[in-house]
Amino acid sequence: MTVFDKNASPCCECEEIHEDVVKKKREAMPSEEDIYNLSDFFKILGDSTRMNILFAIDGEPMCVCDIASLLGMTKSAVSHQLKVLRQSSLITYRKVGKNVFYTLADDHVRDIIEKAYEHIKE
Amino acid sequence: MTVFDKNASPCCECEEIHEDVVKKKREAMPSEEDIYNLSDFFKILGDSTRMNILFAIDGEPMCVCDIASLLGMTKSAVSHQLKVLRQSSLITYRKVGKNVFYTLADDHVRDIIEKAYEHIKE
DNA sequence: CAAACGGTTGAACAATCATTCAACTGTTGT
DNA sequence: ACAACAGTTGAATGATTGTTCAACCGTTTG
Repeated sequence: MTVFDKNASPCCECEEIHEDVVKKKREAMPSEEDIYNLSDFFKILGDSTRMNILFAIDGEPMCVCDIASLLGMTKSAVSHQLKVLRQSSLITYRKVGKNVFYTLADDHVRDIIEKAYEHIKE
Repeated sequence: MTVFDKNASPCCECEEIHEDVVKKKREAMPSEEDIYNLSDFFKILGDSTRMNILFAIDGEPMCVCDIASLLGMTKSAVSHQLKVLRQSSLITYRKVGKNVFYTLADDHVRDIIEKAYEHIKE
Protein backbone atom coordinates (compact mmCIF):
# COMPACT_ATOMS: atom_id res chain seq x y z
CA MET A 1 0.00 0.00 0.00
CA THR A 2 2.96 2.29 0.53
CA VAL A 3 6.18 3.01 -1.28
CA PHE A 4 9.40 1.53 0.02
CA ASP A 5 11.88 1.73 -2.79
CA LYS A 6 11.56 4.44 -5.40
CA ASN A 7 14.81 3.35 -7.02
CA ALA A 8 13.38 -0.01 -8.01
CA SER A 9 11.50 1.57 -10.90
CA PRO A 10 13.15 4.88 -11.73
CA CYS A 11 10.96 5.76 -14.70
CA CYS A 12 7.67 5.31 -12.88
CA GLU A 13 6.18 8.24 -11.04
CA CYS A 14 3.48 6.27 -9.28
CA GLU A 15 3.22 4.37 -6.03
CA GLU A 16 3.47 0.63 -6.18
CA ILE A 17 0.10 -0.67 -5.15
CA HIS A 18 0.57 -4.42 -5.19
CA GLU A 19 4.22 -5.23 -4.77
CA ASP A 20 3.69 -8.96 -4.51
CA VAL A 21 1.80 -9.05 -7.81
CA VAL A 22 4.41 -6.96 -9.58
CA LYS A 23 7.22 -9.14 -8.27
CA LYS A 24 5.50 -12.35 -9.32
CA LYS A 25 4.70 -10.98 -12.76
CA ARG A 26 8.23 -9.73 -13.26
CA GLU A 27 9.59 -13.21 -12.72
CA ALA A 28 7.07 -14.70 -15.13
CA MET A 29 7.88 -12.26 -17.93
CA PRO A 30 9.85 -13.42 -21.00
CA SER A 31 13.24 -11.81 -21.57
CA GLU A 32 13.39 -8.33 -23.04
CA GLU A 33 15.06 -9.75 -26.12
CA ASP A 34 12.32 -12.31 -26.69
CA ILE A 35 9.62 -9.68 -26.42
CA TYR A 36 11.52 -7.42 -28.77
CA ASN A 37 11.93 -10.17 -31.36
CA LEU A 38 8.32 -11.21 -31.00
CA SER A 39 6.89 -7.73 -31.52
CA ASP A 40 9.36 -7.23 -34.33
CA PHE A 41 8.02 -10.34 -36.02
CA PHE A 42 4.46 -9.04 -35.80
CA LYS A 43 5.57 -5.65 -37.02
CA ILE A 44 6.61 -7.25 -40.31
CA LEU A 45 3.10 -8.68 -40.74
CA GLY A 46 1.55 -5.37 -39.69
CA ASP A 47 1.54 -3.76 -43.12
CA SER A 48 -1.10 -4.28 -45.78
CA THR A 49 1.38 -4.22 -48.65
CA ARG A 50 3.50 -6.96 -47.11
CA MET A 51 0.37 -8.93 -46.23
CA ASN A 52 -0.78 -8.64 -49.84
CA ILE A 53 2.59 -9.88 -51.03
CA LEU A 54 2.51 -12.86 -48.68
CA PHE A 55 -0.91 -13.92 -49.94
CA ALA A 56 0.21 -13.38 -53.52
CA ILE A 57 3.30 -15.57 -53.34
CA ASP A 58 1.55 -18.28 -51.33
CA GLY A 59 1.48 -21.49 -53.31
CA GLU A 60 2.86 -20.69 -56.74
CA PRO A 61 5.96 -18.44 -56.72
CA MET A 62 5.75 -15.04 -58.39
CA CYS A 63 8.28 -12.67 -59.93
CA VAL A 64 8.55 -9.05 -58.83
CA CYS A 65 7.01 -7.72 -62.01
CA ASP A 66 3.90 -9.86 -61.62
CA ILE A 67 3.50 -8.96 -57.97
CA ALA A 68 3.72 -5.29 -58.86
CA SER A 69 1.14 -5.76 -61.61
CA LEU A 70 -1.19 -7.70 -59.32
CA LEU A 71 -1.06 -5.12 -56.55
CA GLY A 72 -0.96 -2.07 -58.81
CA MET A 73 2.34 -0.89 -57.38
CA THR A 74 5.74 0.05 -58.72
CA LYS A 75 8.46 -2.58 -58.87
CA SER A 76 10.53 -0.42 -56.57
CA ALA A 77 7.96 -0.29 -53.80
CA VAL A 78 7.42 -4.04 -54.04
CA SER A 79 11.14 -4.74 -54.07
CA HIS A 80 11.65 -2.68 -50.93
CA GLN A 81 9.05 -4.69 -49.06
CA LEU A 82 10.39 -7.95 -50.45
CA LYS A 83 13.72 -6.99 -48.95
CA VAL A 84 12.10 -6.55 -45.54
CA LEU A 85 10.39 -9.91 -45.83
CA ARG A 86 13.64 -11.51 -47.00
CA GLN A 87 15.61 -10.11 -44.09
CA SER A 88 13.05 -11.59 -41.71
CA SER A 89 13.37 -14.98 -43.41
CA LEU A 90 9.65 -15.04 -44.18
CA ILE A 91 10.23 -15.61 -47.88
CA THR A 92 12.72 -17.26 -50.22
CA TYR A 93 13.67 -16.52 -53.76
CA ARG A 94 14.95 -18.30 -56.86
CA LYS A 95 16.64 -16.57 -59.76
CA VAL A 96 15.66 -17.63 -63.27
CA GLY A 97 17.30 -15.56 -65.97
CA LYS A 98 16.25 -11.95 -65.53
CA ASN A 99 13.45 -12.88 -63.18
CA VAL A 100 13.44 -13.49 -59.43
CA PHE A 101 10.67 -15.70 -58.13
CA TYR A 102 9.56 -15.31 -54.54
CA THR A 103 7.59 -17.66 -52.34
CA LEU A 104 6.86 -18.31 -48.66
CA ALA A 105 9.78 -19.68 -46.66
CA ASP A 106 7.84 -22.22 -44.59
CA ASP A 107 4.41 -23.25 -43.30
CA HIS A 108 4.93 -21.70 -39.88
CA VAL A 109 4.05 -18.22 -41.04
CA ARG A 110 1.09 -19.44 -43.05
CA ASP A 111 -0.34 -21.08 -39.92
CA ILE A 112 -0.02 -17.93 -37.87
CA ILE A 113 -1.64 -15.78 -40.53
CA GLU A 114 -4.43 -18.31 -40.95
CA LYS A 115 -5.12 -18.35 -37.21
CA ALA A 116 -5.26 -14.58 -37.12
CA TYR A 117 -7.49 -14.59 -40.20
CA GLU A 118 -9.96 -16.83 -38.40
CA HIS A 119 -9.80 -14.54 -35.38
CA ILE A 120 -10.80 -11.37 -37.22
CA LYS A 121 -13.53 -13.27 -39.10
CA GLU A 122 -16.07 -13.38 -36.30
CA MET B 1 5.62 -11.77 -73.06
CA THR B 2 4.23 -8.54 -74.47
CA VAL B 3 1.98 -5.78 -73.21
CA PHE B 4 -1.65 -5.74 -74.30
CA ASP B 5 -3.43 -3.51 -71.85
CA LYS B 6 -1.54 -0.84 -69.99
CA ASN B 7 -4.79 0.39 -68.42
CA ALA B 8 -5.31 -2.84 -66.56
CA SER B 9 -2.78 -1.82 -63.92
CA PRO B 10 -2.40 1.97 -64.03
CA CYS B 11 0.08 2.22 -61.16
CA CYS B 12 2.48 -0.36 -62.51
CA GLU B 13 5.12 0.75 -64.96
CA CYS B 14 6.18 -2.77 -65.93
CA GLU B 15 5.16 -5.27 -68.55
CA GLU B 16 3.01 -8.13 -67.42
CA ILE B 17 5.13 -11.23 -67.84
CA HIS B 18 2.78 -14.02 -66.84
CA GLU B 19 -0.77 -12.84 -67.34
CA ASP B 20 -2.32 -16.20 -66.56
CA VAL B 21 -0.54 -16.41 -63.22
CA VAL B 22 -1.53 -12.88 -62.24
CA LYS B 23 -5.15 -13.52 -63.16
CA LYS B 24 -5.30 -16.74 -61.18
CA LYS B 25 -3.65 -15.14 -58.17
CA ARG B 26 -5.96 -12.15 -58.31
CA GLU B 27 -9.00 -14.40 -58.03
CA ALA B 28 -7.46 -16.30 -55.11
CA MET B 29 -6.65 -13.16 -53.11
CA PRO B 30 -8.70 -12.28 -50.01
CA SER B 31 -10.69 -9.05 -50.13
CA GLU B 32 -8.91 -5.75 -49.63
CA GLU B 33 -10.84 -5.21 -46.41
CA ASP B 34 -9.81 -8.58 -44.99
CA ILE B 35 -6.16 -7.93 -45.73
CA TYR B 36 -6.41 -4.48 -44.22
CA ASN B 37 -8.01 -5.80 -41.03
CA LEU B 38 -5.52 -8.63 -40.83
CA SER B 39 -2.45 -6.43 -41.14
CA ASP B 40 -4.06 -3.97 -38.75
CA PHE B 41 -4.42 -6.74 -36.20
CA PHE B 42 -0.75 -7.64 -36.49
CA LYS B 43 0.20 -3.98 -36.30
CA ILE B 44 -1.27 -3.85 -32.80
CA LEU B 45 0.98 -6.74 -31.75
CA GLY B 46 3.94 -5.16 -33.50
CA ASP B 47 5.06 -2.95 -30.64
CA SER B 48 7.24 -4.06 -27.76
CA THR B 49 5.40 -1.95 -25.18
CA ARG B 50 2.05 -3.46 -26.08
CA MET B 51 3.59 -6.94 -26.18
CA ASN B 52 5.01 -6.36 -22.69
CA ILE B 53 1.59 -5.29 -21.47
CA LEU B 54 -0.08 -8.36 -22.95
CA PHE B 55 2.36 -10.68 -21.21
CA ALA B 56 1.98 -8.74 -17.98
CA ILE B 57 -1.80 -8.94 -17.81
CA ASP B 58 -1.89 -12.57 -18.91
CA GLY B 59 -3.38 -14.69 -16.15
CA GLU B 60 -3.84 -12.43 -13.17
CA PRO B 61 -5.29 -8.98 -14.00
CA MET B 62 -3.19 -5.92 -13.27
CA CYS B 63 -3.98 -2.28 -12.60
CA VAL B 64 -2.40 0.52 -14.62
CA CYS B 65 -0.15 1.62 -11.81
CA ASP B 66 1.34 -1.84 -11.38
CA ILE B 67 1.86 -2.27 -15.11
CA ALA B 68 3.67 1.06 -15.23
CA SER B 69 5.82 0.03 -12.29
CA LEU B 70 6.59 -3.36 -13.80
CA LEU B 71 7.62 -1.92 -17.15
CA GLY B 72 9.31 1.20 -15.80
CA MET B 73 7.03 3.52 -17.73
CA THR B 74 4.74 6.42 -16.92
CA LYS B 75 1.07 5.73 -16.26
CA SER B 76 0.26 7.99 -19.20
CA ALA B 77 2.28 6.03 -21.72
CA VAL B 78 0.81 2.78 -20.48
CA SER B 79 -2.73 4.16 -20.53
CA HIS B 80 -2.33 5.28 -24.13
CA GLN B 81 -1.32 1.80 -25.22
CA LEU B 82 -4.06 0.21 -23.11
CA LYS B 83 -6.49 2.33 -25.05
CA VAL B 84 -5.16 0.98 -28.34
CA LEU B 85 -5.44 -2.58 -27.05
CA ARG B 86 -8.94 -1.87 -25.73
CA GLN B 87 -10.12 -0.47 -29.06
CA SER B 88 -8.90 -3.62 -30.78
CA SER B 89 -10.81 -5.75 -28.28
CA LEU B 90 -7.64 -7.55 -27.25
CA ILE B 91 -8.12 -6.75 -23.57
CA THR B 92 -10.92 -6.18 -21.07
CA TYR B 93 -11.05 -4.16 -17.88
CA ARG B 94 -12.84 -4.14 -14.54
CA LYS B 95 -13.11 -1.10 -12.32
CA VAL B 96 -12.54 -1.58 -8.60
CA GLY B 97 -12.61 1.67 -6.65
CA LYS B 98 -9.89 3.93 -7.96
CA ASN B 99 -8.20 1.11 -9.78
CA VAL B 100 -8.81 -0.36 -13.23
CA PHE B 101 -7.73 -3.95 -13.71
CA TYR B 102 -6.88 -5.14 -17.19
CA THR B 103 -6.61 -8.65 -18.54
CA LEU B 104 -6.60 -10.51 -21.87
CA ALA B 105 -9.96 -10.60 -23.63
CA ASP B 106 -9.82 -14.21 -24.81
CA ASP B 107 -7.57 -17.19 -25.52
CA HIS B 108 -7.47 -16.55 -29.25
CA VAL B 109 -4.81 -13.90 -28.98
CA ARG B 110 -2.76 -15.90 -26.50
CA ASP B 111 -2.67 -18.80 -28.97
CA ILE B 112 -1.45 -16.63 -31.80
CA ILE B 113 1.26 -15.03 -29.69
CA GLU B 114 2.34 -18.44 -28.40
CA LYS B 115 2.60 -19.82 -31.93
CA ALA B 116 4.70 -16.85 -32.99
CA TYR B 117 6.82 -17.22 -29.86
CA GLU B 118 7.62 -20.81 -30.81
CA HIS B 119 8.43 -19.66 -34.31
CA ILE B 120 11.09 -17.14 -33.31
CA LYS B 121 12.55 -19.62 -30.81
CA GLU B 122 14.42 -21.81 -33.28
C1' DC C 1 28.56 -4.38 -78.18
C1' DA C 2 24.52 -1.92 -77.26
C1' DA C 3 19.70 -1.60 -76.18
C1' DA C 4 16.00 -3.34 -73.35
C1' DC C 5 14.13 -5.12 -69.41
C1' DG C 6 13.79 -7.22 -64.50
C1' DG C 7 15.20 -6.10 -60.27
C1' DT C 8 17.73 -3.62 -56.51
C1' DT C 9 19.19 0.31 -53.88
C1' DG C 10 19.92 4.87 -51.43
C1' DA C 11 18.25 9.40 -50.52
C1' DA C 12 14.32 12.35 -49.91
C1' DC C 13 9.70 13.11 -48.60
C1' DA C 14 5.29 12.34 -46.29
C1' DA C 15 2.68 10.00 -43.14
C1' DT C 16 2.18 7.32 -39.07
C1' DC C 17 2.88 6.55 -34.36
C1' DA C 18 4.85 6.14 -29.41
C1' DT C 19 6.10 8.97 -25.67
C1' DT C 20 6.01 13.20 -22.95
C1' DC C 21 3.75 16.89 -20.70
C1' DA C 22 0.02 19.16 -18.61
C1' DA C 23 -4.55 19.35 -17.51
C1' DC C 24 -8.41 16.91 -16.31
C1' DT C 25 -12.09 13.26 -14.17
C1' DG C 26 -13.53 10.32 -10.60
C1' DT C 27 -12.99 7.92 -6.33
C1' DT C 28 -11.22 7.41 -1.52
C1' DG C 29 -10.11 8.92 3.05
C1' DT C 30 -9.61 12.51 6.50
C1' DA D 1 -15.37 19.74 1.60
C1' DC D 2 -10.72 19.07 0.62
C1' DA D 3 -6.49 16.68 -0.34
C1' DA D 4 -4.45 12.71 -2.48
C1' DC D 5 -4.14 9.36 -5.82
C1' DA D 6 -5.51 6.16 -10.03
C1' DG D 7 -6.39 6.77 -14.48
C1' DT D 8 -7.57 9.20 -18.91
C1' DT D 9 -6.92 12.44 -22.54
C1' DG D 10 -5.39 15.93 -26.15
C1' DA D 11 -1.68 18.42 -28.13
C1' DA D 12 3.13 18.56 -29.20
C1' DT D 13 7.41 16.37 -30.25
C1' DG D 14 10.65 13.06 -32.04
C1' DA D 15 11.39 8.77 -34.15
C1' DT D 16 10.05 5.24 -37.35
C1' DT D 17 8.63 3.86 -41.76
C1' DG D 18 6.37 3.24 -46.53
C1' DT D 19 6.56 5.20 -51.10
C1' DT D 20 8.64 7.84 -54.76
C1' DC D 21 12.34 9.04 -57.69
C1' DA D 22 16.55 8.39 -59.95
C1' DA D 23 20.47 5.85 -60.70
C1' DC D 24 22.36 1.56 -60.88
C1' DC D 25 23.52 -3.80 -61.72
C1' DG D 26 22.85 -8.17 -64.26
C1' DT D 27 20.90 -10.84 -67.85
C1' DT D 28 19.03 -11.41 -72.34
C1' DT D 29 18.41 -10.32 -77.17
C1' DG D 30 19.15 -8.08 -81.64
